[in-house]
Amino acid sequence: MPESPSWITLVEPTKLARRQLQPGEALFRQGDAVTAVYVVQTGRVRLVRHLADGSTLALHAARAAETLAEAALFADAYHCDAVAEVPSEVTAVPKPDLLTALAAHPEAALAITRELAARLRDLRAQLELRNVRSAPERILCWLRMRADGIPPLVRIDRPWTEIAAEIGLTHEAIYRALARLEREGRIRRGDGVIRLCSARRRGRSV
Amino acid sequence: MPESPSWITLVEPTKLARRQLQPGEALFRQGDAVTAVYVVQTGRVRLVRHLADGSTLALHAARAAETLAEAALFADAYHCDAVAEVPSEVTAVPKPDLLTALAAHPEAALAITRELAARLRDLRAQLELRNVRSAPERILCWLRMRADGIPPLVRIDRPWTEIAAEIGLTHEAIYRALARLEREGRIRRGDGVIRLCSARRRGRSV
DNA sequence: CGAAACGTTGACCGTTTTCAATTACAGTGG
DNA sequence: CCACTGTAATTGAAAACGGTCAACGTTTCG
Repeated sequence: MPESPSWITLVEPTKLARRQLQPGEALFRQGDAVTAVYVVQTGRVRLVRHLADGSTLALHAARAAETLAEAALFADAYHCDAVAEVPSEVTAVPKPDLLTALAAHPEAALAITRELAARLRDLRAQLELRNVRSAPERILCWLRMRADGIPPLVRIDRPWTEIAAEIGLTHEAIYRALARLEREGRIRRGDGVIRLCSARRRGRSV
Repeated sequence: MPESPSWITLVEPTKLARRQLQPGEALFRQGDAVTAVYVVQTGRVRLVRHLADGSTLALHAARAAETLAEAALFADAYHCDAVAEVPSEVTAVPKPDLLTALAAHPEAALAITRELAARLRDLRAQLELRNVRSAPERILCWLRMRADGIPPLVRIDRPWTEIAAEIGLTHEAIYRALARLEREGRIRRGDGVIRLCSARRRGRSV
């Protein structure tokens, strides 16, 4: 689903900095002055907020191709920690450079608006998906959302384990639901591809 | 949580159009040419996509103070239906006017970027919240996220029924979880206010 | 080749959903 | 002013469902 954000190109390539993170290593800490926003290239970075009572609150887990802390662009200090969960690589986009680029080029600002609006739309759909209680139904919705062609096919290009986390189910639940959907003839599983079977003609044929 | 978007002011007030919607009435249909983006003033508007096989897919339910179809700003046609679920009122922001305003005023584009980034952050937090399986824990996280002051208080200014939907639980589950949290001394309920009790000193005192 | 991650399935248990019923209340119209 | 009606708040009981734990075959990759 996530595509690498195009607006990195708004900033001179020489200004972009790559950074490697070990598991547990922090990209920035709550309270740090904002120096940049980031794009995760590989791995996974967790955003965690520390509360007054000492407890923590998970805010997000940014995966490859996702942007990180865009809202920090308009703040002086980060409002949460960013910590790598696994070995990760991120691109740092310096805040001042990005801001001047946006101010200087109206079309650049439009590009970033477009990008954010698209992400917002996708995220809302993902949230709506969580409102589907039944595991099989939720998976079916997820599949239909990204089905393409006739018959409707979905290319599965990453481990179900990962998809499970995105959908909000354990991987066991996913496998069971998939098995059931296939048993009921609602989907058909092929190597790395799922075929959706139309709701019509789905009796207990041979 | 949602605050009315400030960027409406970017467009001349005379260009803004109010529109009343009856339950079931459509604001726009999938395939319609994009004429405007919207802000929901009151009520609730559902976004639904129609798929090739005739089925539908829920994409979002925009509530008061939420924006609607911002992504359509960069498309020729709407990609889903927008239908009022309850009597609703929306403000239509004409696409061309908004686009010219954004192109003309760099600071306007920045303002909208800021707004979208903030929404994105909130939405990601909301999604992350759904990863908390336990009803009491999820509610507790939700409360901690919006707690304020010492001791931490949360003002409840809308029916739990509504909050339940946002959190992703049935209202019954919410009430039971609240009762349990209070019984365990983790929260304290007062009229329209919840007080969070610190994790420390929480034995079975009198 | 061996370790690690992925895929798959079974059984059991705990929680949440469902369905149902009851109380409290605010607003409405007679 | 008071029945009357609809929404919100609660609580109970039973059923369904997904989580968790466990075990195992398979694939991947250094």
